[in-house]
Amino acid sequence: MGRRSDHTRAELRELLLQTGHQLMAQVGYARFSGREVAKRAGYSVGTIYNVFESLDGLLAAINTRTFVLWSRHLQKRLETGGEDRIASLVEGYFTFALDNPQTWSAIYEHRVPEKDSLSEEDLEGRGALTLIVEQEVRTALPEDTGLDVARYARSLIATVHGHCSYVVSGSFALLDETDPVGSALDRVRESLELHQQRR
Amino acid sequence: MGRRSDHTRAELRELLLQTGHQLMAQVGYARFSGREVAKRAGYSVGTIYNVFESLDGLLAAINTRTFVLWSRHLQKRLETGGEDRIASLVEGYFTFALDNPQTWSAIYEHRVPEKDSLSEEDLEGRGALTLIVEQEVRTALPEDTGLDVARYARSLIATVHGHCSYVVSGSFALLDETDPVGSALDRVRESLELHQQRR
DNA sequence: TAATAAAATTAGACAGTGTTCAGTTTTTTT
DNA sequence: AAAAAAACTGAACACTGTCTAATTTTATTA
Repeated sequence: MGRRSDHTRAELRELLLQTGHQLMAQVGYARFSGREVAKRAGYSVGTIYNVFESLDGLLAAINTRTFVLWSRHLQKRLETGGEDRIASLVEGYFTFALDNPQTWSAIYEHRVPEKDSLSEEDLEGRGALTLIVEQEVRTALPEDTGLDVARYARSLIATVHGHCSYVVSGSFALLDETDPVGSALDRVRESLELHQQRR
Repeated sequence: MGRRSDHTRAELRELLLQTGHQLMAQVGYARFSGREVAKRAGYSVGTIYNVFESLDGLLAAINTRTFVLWSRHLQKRLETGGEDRIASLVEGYFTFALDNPQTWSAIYEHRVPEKDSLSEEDLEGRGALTLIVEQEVRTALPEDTGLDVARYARSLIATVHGHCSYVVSGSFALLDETDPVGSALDRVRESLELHQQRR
């Protein structure tokens, strides 16, 4: 078979991305296969290399999609959650990871070969989550704080991330942790309270 | 070739483990290959399956070895470091990860299939690090603290781990973080100070 | 000590994988 | 209508993990 016109370039990209994301959710990063994605999409392997530059490109796009879904999840939690918006964020961080362990883990299992190989689109999609947190942290702090809020927000994200990754990977559960979300929230609160008082 | 007697069972196990750990340090988890380990050790692939039950078994043993080296590194930092033993731990956590990015990352990239598939030996080697931290945290706190120190120590480990994993994976550097060790230490200190005052 | 059982080791088969590329078909441009 | 460009396939290549039959050596038994 030669050239086809079943889908436009954009449609084909979306088809492969959607199929790939679905496969990732089903089998996880370790058993993910580009050939399988192509087969399910009804195309040949080479098409992936045509649409995305490499398999890493497809993987990066899949993970960016996960990031976007994650950001939306946080936004929704903020909207429907209670007054404690910081708690909404921390809980939202965990619930998304626990509800989507395969796609969430894939974000951190896929090591991008070169640092600057992420497209501008990928970077933007991934940065959204940080921005959401930064906004809420800024609101939670006094206006005249001398803190680099962006940097501080990232540190709080890292704090929560550490707790979350232990849970999803199972090494925290191995030690019978009962309430990792609570622990993470405790650490975040302790820090925030200190910085709310200092002025 | 049939049965050989070049090495005892223990020697062979050590040989494969050493060779495997070396390969992991060189090429990282993604390009690690059991066949390559066997070749370098001068044995055939099947031998791995004979000595270790599966490739996962070898990988688990390799990662346990990394854990042990990591614990020793922390111990040394505690002995040669200054008075601030908490700072020694945090810095030691980072320096080991940054000096051994491949083997350190492999710990978290290798997902063990079944939760309870780690041998007793593996579990013990991996638990040492937690115990070291727990001991120091206990010393840093007042004696009559109502805290579950073991659990609290794990939470602080998770806090540092979050910062560290972002740095090693590169997603933190992507955002131009200048001093992740400092940030991690700040979060730990904030929490500890609070729990030192409360009584 | 001789015969038998058990253990260790290898080579090869199997079904996968990512990546590349010549060849074919369709669309676009000239 | 002819030429150029783009899209798509299928097969080849060199790998991978896992398993098994066959072979050789060691250990056990008679």
